[in-house]
Amino acid sequence: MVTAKNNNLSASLEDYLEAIFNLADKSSVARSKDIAKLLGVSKSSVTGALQVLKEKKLANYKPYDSVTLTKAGRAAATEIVRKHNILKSFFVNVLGVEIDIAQHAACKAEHTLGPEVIARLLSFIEFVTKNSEKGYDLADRFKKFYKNSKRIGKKAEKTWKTSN
Amino acid sequence: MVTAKNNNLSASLEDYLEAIFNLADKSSVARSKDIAKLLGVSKSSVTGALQVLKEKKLANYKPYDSVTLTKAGRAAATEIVRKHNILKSFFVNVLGVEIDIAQHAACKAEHTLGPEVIARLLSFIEFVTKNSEKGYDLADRFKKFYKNSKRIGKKAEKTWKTSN
DNA sequence: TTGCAAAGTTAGGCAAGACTAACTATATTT
DNA sequence: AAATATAGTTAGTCTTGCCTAACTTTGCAA
Repeated sequence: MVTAKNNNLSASLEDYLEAIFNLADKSSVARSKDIAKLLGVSKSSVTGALQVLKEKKLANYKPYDSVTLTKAGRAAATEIVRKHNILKSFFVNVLGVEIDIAQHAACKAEHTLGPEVIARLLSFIEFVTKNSEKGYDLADRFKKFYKNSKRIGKKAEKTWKTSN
Repeated sequence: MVTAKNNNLSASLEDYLEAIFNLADKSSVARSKDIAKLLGVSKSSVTGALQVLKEKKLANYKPYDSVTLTKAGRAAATEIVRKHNILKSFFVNVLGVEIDIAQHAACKAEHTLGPEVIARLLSFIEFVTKNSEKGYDLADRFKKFYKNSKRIGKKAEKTWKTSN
């Protein structure tokens, strides 16, 4: 290997990429200000990130101009968004987590899970969906189980006389 | 609130805490060298982390002495390990991920998932286990489903004439 | 068309977390 | 007990990622 191609994006850069992708999707352009707002970050941080993304050939960035993704950037972003959605779907549709919490958790965790886990998670969601179509609604059954176990948990709390 | 108690540990510090906890569990003492090896980090990085953990009252650290955790440190570590194990268990026992990969993924993801997701994941594992006892082995069924979908995936690849 | 507000950039700084190299303390061996 | 090997620390540096404050550019309104 001569020019060690560095495909590894930091979690932070992945967030920027995803933000640009989503904004461009909605409003056809991604403005610096909106990226900053979406990520809860200062304008100057965005500028910095854009410069790095440009260096990595992932974004077409020119000062004072609106940003687009390169082909490579779009490919990377697509994969990030895909992971994000798989996780969110699992959290919401299988575990029954509240959507905002799921959104946030998915965004945090998407960086850390490798392809093996993601692939199986995706397959697992399919599996649950298929079973549901066949009349065995796993998600629903689990939701009932969860609620029930919470109820029992509360009962137990009373009995335990929690010692903290 | 007067003395804003800062319970928030960085991912990195959580890793150190977990490492110390596990080492102390196995060999009753946690030596700096072993922590370094376990986390793939230099000795001086360990020293630095130990100083921070001492400041945060999580570790009993004296230069040139072996480390133990304070009560608070042990409490924090226990919670980290708990999360780690829940995740690993889900990856291995439900998704059927290979154990080394699961171990690694769990360690990476444990920092990012909040209590809601963790609680539900734990419950979900219980649910799967209970159902398995009742004769509906979800994990096993999913494993078959996953293998099958991989097989179909391969078939499809041939047909698609992948255009990359 | 000038002139101001909003958007974007640059400069400079800070904190976390890691590294290497050089030093010090402890342990082991003879 | 002295020599040496191993473990641990300190000092100094680097990178990443964020910030604020001050500046520049752009675009819109009077």
